[in-house]
Amino acid sequence: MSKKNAILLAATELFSQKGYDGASMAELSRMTGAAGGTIFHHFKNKEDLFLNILGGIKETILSAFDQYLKDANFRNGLELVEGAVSFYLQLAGRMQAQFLLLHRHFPYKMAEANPVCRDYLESIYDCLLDIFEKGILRGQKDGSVDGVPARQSAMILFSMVDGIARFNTYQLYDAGALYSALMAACRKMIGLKRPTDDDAVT
Amino acid sequence: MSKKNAILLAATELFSQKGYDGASMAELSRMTGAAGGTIFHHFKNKEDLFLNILGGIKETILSAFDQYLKDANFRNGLELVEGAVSFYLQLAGRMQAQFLLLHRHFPYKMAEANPVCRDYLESIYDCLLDIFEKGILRGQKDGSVDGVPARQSAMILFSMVDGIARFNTYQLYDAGALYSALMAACRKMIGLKRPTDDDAVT
DNA sequence: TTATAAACCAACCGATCGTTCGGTTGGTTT
DNA sequence: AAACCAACCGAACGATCGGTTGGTTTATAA
Repeated sequence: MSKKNAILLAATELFSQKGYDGASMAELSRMTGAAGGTIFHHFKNKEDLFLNILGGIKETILSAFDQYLKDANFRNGLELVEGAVSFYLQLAGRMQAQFLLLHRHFPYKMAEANPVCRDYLESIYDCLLDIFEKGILRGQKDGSVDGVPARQSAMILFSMVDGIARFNTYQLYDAGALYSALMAACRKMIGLKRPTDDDAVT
Repeated sequence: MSKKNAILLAATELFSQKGYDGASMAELSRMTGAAGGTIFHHFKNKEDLFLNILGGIKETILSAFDQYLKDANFRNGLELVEGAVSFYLQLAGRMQAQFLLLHRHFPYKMAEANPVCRDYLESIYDCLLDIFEKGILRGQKDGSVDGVPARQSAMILFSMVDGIARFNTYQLYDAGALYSALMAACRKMIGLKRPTDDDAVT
């Protein structure tokens, strides 16, 4: 089990750094000390190896958000959305290789032909969009969020925070320096225009 | 000049569809009808071919925005920002292959080692961020934009619109259906909280 | 018409690609 | 102890990779 795990770990780094075509099985063999044949003993081919990695990423992200939402205690919908945005950035910083993988193009290209790959990606994005959307809907009930279109605003919010996470790993932005401005932007975007200053409402 | 242009055109499509490593010179030769040696007659190697393409993309985008800003007549800073966001999406729809290239990871990876590549990418992003920032600053003078941090808000705005353009080409979103919600989000994000309803000031 | 250079070509190079294969371990199960 | 097993190995496969070569066509200008 040790070698197989080492292969998965090294391959995650390799795929994220060099892309699918750029990652070679020979280099993976060198990195792990596993012989060429060993890799193909554990995974039937290169694509299967990648799908194993992507599936693991999906599990990790989904269960991380699950845990976060279960533990946290939000006073209203707006705080839930803010928390989700903040946690997404935090997770992207903690799982840099995995998020770099998700920010590359080849998984989405592969998803066009491979239903398993498509399912993994859709699971991730559906889950995240649902969290944002539910926060908005809850906020519209409790008075913390304005009457914006929920699903569409969730998409815009997500593309905003994911874009910043992406530019951060590309080293074009510094996400940390943008953090407070980003949270303020979220509040302005979906928050009520004239709340009771303290936005704690039933 | 005909063959060289055909090579550039086909290579743009190939690089954007398959990435740098996935695009093969043999396939490019097949696509264009040019012999293998002919491609290396016009471009000294694969990387040089890509840099020629990236340079062309930079020229096209920069001059398109130059023309747009020269022709348009904005009443205030907020309208300028809205116009720039709108035009960016429009351009991304018109130049799908080029934007797909910019949304892949390999150009940013290459930029780490190749100063020419880095210069091209920085030129594009600096130009766009400057446009957004100037619109915000102008809006803060004419009263159409709130007192948000200019450069940081420009970055957030840009990552938002670029993220949507990216998800659109990945076929996860439909940018057209998000358009009006996006423009509204922009206005809420940086616009004054309580303008004169019609925000024509000064 | 001839000289010159640019454009173009097919053939070829060594290296590397993903993958396969025959065979060797060391530990369980029969 | 015989049979079986998954884990592991390294050599070898055909295909394809980016790039080079030497020679032929084409266009230009004297």
